[in-house]
Amino acid sequence: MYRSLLTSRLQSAFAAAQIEVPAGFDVTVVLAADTRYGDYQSNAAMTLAKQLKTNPRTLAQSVADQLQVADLCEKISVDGPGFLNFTISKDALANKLGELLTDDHLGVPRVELAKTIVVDFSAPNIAKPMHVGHIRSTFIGDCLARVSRFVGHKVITDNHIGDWGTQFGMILHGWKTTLDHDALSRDAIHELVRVYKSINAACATTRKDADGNETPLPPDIVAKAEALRETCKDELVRLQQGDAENHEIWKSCVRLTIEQLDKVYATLDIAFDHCLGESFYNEALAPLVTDLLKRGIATHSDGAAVIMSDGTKPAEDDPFMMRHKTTKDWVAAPLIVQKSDGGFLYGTTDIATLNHRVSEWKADEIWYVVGSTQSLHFRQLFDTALRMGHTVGLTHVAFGSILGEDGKMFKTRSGETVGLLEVIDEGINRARKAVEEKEQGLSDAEKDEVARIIGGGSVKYAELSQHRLTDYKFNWDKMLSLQGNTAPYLINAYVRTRSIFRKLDGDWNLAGDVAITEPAERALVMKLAQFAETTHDVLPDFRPNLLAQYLYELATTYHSFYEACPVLRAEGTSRETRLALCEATSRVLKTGLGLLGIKTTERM
RNA sequence: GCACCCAUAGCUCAACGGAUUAGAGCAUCUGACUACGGAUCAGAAGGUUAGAGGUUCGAAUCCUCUUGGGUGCGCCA
Repeated sequence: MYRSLLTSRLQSAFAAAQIEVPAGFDVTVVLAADTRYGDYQSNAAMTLAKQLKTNPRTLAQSVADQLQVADLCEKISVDGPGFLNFTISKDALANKLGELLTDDHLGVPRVELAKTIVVDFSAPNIAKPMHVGHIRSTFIGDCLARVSRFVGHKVITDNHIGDWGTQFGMILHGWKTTLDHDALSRDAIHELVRVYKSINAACATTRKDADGNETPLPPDIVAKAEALRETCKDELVRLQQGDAENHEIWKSCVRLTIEQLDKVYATLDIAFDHCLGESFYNEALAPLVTDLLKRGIATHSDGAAVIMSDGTKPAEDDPFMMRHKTTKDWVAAPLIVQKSDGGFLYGTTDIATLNHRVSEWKADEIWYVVGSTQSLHFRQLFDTALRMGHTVGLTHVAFGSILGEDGKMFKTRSGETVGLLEVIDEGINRARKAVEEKEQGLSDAEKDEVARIIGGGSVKYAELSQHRLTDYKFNWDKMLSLQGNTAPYLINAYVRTRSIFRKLDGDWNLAGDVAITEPAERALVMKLAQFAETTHDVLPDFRPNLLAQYLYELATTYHSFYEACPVLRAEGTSRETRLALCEATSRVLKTGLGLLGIKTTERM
């Protein structure tokens, strides 16, 4: 990978020029911002000159004089205030092209220190609608897992399903009173959601109007609702105490939901190594709280067991402290691990889960791909882990909310949210229509397969091409668009590469002579060469959109090359070179899209 | 009230402290249809990067303040 090669050469040149680089100062080479000056650039001389109080141009020149890059660059220059610019040579580019054709890993280096990384993502709740918000966690988490695995980490994916908790009081009662068994066998998730929603609505004591203002309902309805709540609570208590009937119902709910989820994940080409839901940790919760209390990490407060500030951090940085609303005094913001009625909460489960991942899986890192609304919870969880003596690296890979057309949050309670399944289905339907219009002589089964790839890919790409932290408004047309910067555009580039080889008569020598001459050819190799760098750029800040953007640029570069440089009509070395470029593009696109979790098709 | 996140073209989004023009897509307008697959390409137009200060040779990016929005803040997950 040019960037790291040039960086190490530059570091050597600094040493050879006897320029002392202060500790903590990074001499790096990056992709050129403006290709008129070169392919790569370094700003090290300018930044360092500031620290050393010397002339940046002179400094840059003395380093340039020591640079040993004849095998990579045809030109290095010092420009402007002290930029070092590198232009990759045609021979080096030809070598790179050869590497892309022979190396299964496409020149992407493996990490030096492979870690065991647990990626926690998706995490749907039983009987609660899997709304569009789950798209973000599912796709971002899956992509990060794929990229980490590709660069050599040991990755363990775990779907921490919400299969335990207070919602089961309502579900159990609903199962016994309003369940439609036919509907359940047709679409279990949908029916369980319906049951949950109807009971939940009947439990309401207030009504929300369009502005979000709550008004109390009439007393007779409130009385009924409160009685119903008691009933549901009783059902929950009986479940937690091991009542045989309720336990059976619960098991059915979990089984039916997971069976259906498996199909969804299969459609989306997403797989988990583990699916340990909250219920898996039930037995561990009571001993955990006892232990936390014994060690003084948790304390009793108002009848509950809570974790509070240990006073080791300044109040502003302490996740267990906040300002009081009116008095402005610093007051405790505890993490509750046991309710005053003895019940446990998701914070308790999360600690138990963390323990399990460290002790059983030997996790070096755990990544939680969860919405940014949970950021305080994770700060508290991570701080607790630290106090417990864990050294595992913990990251909350947060993402923004998906908003309604009105710019406000989708609310699960108030009902009509767009379901994840609907989005996927609609995406596949739209893709199917587009496939029909093309008439490429595909069979119905092939059209279905292509529609799944294009439709599913479009939804994934719409999500992954965005910065994870920004909120965005949900929009059917945008999510499912087939034009512009979308999955079909990228897949079409791939289809064009394959089409070339279908038309190719006779054998093609993979190791034939290549020579880069045309600007469009050069631009394409340069872009291909950057795959390695981009892949490694994804992980430090958990940014799949960098890879998505790269692949879009690669597709654009390929389409331009395709228009400018005839492949099959070319002759001799030119033809060999262009075929090699097509094959290399094909490989990088397929692999890169694969890292985003998007499949490719040879025809569409 | 306090904390965290956000504000870039009409709309939806990019941009690694760098180079007289801050990039894409959509929408709008011009071209390329004997096309190695047009789900394509070439081009035009569109911006005081919310506002004001500061650090720097250099700021959309870092710091401070202001404004506007989002989220969270004791027994839901």
